[in-house]
Amino acid sequence: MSQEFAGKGDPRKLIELMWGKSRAPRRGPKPKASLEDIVAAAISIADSEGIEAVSTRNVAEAVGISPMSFYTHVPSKAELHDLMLDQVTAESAARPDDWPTMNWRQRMTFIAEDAWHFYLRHPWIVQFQTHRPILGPNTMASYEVALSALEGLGLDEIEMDLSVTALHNYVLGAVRDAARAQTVLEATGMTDDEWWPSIEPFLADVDFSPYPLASHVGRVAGETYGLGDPERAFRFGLERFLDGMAMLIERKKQQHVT
Amino acid sequence: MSQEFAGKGDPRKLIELMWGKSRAPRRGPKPKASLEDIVAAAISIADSEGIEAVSTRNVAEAVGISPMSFYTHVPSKAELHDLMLDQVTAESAARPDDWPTMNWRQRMTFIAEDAWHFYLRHPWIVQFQTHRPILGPNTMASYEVALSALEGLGLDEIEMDLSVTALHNYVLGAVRDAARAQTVLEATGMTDDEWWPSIEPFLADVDFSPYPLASHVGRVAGETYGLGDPERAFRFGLERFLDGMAMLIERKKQQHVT
DNA sequence: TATAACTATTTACACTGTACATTGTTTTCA
DNA sequence: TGAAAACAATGTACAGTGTAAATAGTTATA
Repeated sequence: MSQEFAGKGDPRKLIELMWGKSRAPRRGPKPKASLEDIVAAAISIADSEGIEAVSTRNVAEAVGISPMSFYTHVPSKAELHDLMLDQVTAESAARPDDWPTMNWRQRMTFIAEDAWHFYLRHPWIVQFQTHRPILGPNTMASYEVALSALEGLGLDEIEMDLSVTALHNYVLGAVRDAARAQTVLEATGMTDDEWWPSIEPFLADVDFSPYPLASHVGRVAGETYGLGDPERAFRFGLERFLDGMAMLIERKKQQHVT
Repeated sequence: MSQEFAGKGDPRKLIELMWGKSRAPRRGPKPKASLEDIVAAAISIADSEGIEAVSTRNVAEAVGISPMSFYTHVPSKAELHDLMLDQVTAESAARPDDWPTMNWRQRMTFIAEDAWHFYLRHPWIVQFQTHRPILGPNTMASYEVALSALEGLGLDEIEMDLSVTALHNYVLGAVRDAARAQTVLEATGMTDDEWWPSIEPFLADVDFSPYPLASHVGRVAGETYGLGDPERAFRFGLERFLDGMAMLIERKKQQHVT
């Protein structure tokens, strides 16, 4: 079922693996597979078959080693997860070409949308827990890009960190339902809306009078976008958040003037 | 690792279970355990030992039936998860006493904080995926409460639905890191900040020059709240979102006047 | 050349979800 | 009253999981 963050893997070992220290061994046979191979194979399996298919045996087989040889390269499965996360984050570690011409709102919108699509490309990320903050090079680079969206606006360091974190948290929460719907669609070939009519009759004789607002709003929303439109909800909340950010930035600018 | 949303369990069966139809069987022996017992036992195990301890065997043992008897009551483990989710949501299905005296911002703040604490009480919720939207009675009641925070402000049904969804999504994303830190603390007795010094030396000779902003901001933030302060980040983002909501509500009011 | 250092493998164990076949219990109807 | 239907509970079994432990094989260094 789920995630082990137990006190097992030495966090220092993970740091070493992520930053590529502890390499170039002097003796012993040539490794049949590299760490990069293993992490890449795990990501590939997760993308195509889902995170539950990422077993130590499957990963080992994918890179052509025996099941237990996996542990020669990675301390445990928990560390594999962290390595997968940092590795895949490389996709969000670069600024787009027109970055210099964008204002802060365009930049934050870009970052949010980029993260949105990133999570939909790798929906398994949404569903696993790490044991410690990931301090890998790609995670760092991605944080750098996000911070640079807010440079020179008069925000202090704390406000910049909190803004970037809050934006990222929001996307993570909002993408969850989209990722779920997408994964289920891929697995079953059935969208949420296709499934709805088959259970509607069962709800027909439920008494909804205790939920007057919910049934009214739910009905109108249902006529507009069926069981839900995760992307629309995402964009709506993003605009509210950015409006709030604009207020903060404006306030800080006025403080700076006086 | 994670969740099965496969096309297995008949969704109609789940609806029946959640709304308490399909009860009062005419014949056969008295069940040794009720559905309520089973779901309650599963929630209790998840709360105290984590979601990974919620195995069909453990749940069966907790209610005093043999492993396979579990399947007499619940079609599969996926349905158990959905039932757990709706059941536990009963905690957020009531308005506080002073609700009538609160304005919309106080109400939304209450809902966000209530959800925040709810997730920290049941951190396992954050880490599992459902296969379909949960349409249970308690989920419905909780949605009703959230909507009633925005009644009579001039928002249309769609805006109300999107606002409630966005707020909920935000809390879900923001609580993730707090839940992780809490779970790791319980499992290992070590906070994120206690762990940090032990790996700091390993990062000492990493070249951080590619991340100038990140290392500067990270250093100031680190001096202020160590490796991170999830609750502070949550409150910061919440205020920004609510500021944005205030702008929307104000705009709608002015539209209504003209 | 011997040894240390390293990779890879085999075997094993306790655990998971659940398919399938069977037994036991209670109610209903002929 | 007895047979049948409906349901609950169980035992056995299988393919999968993470990983501990012991062992064998390979290479660079002393």
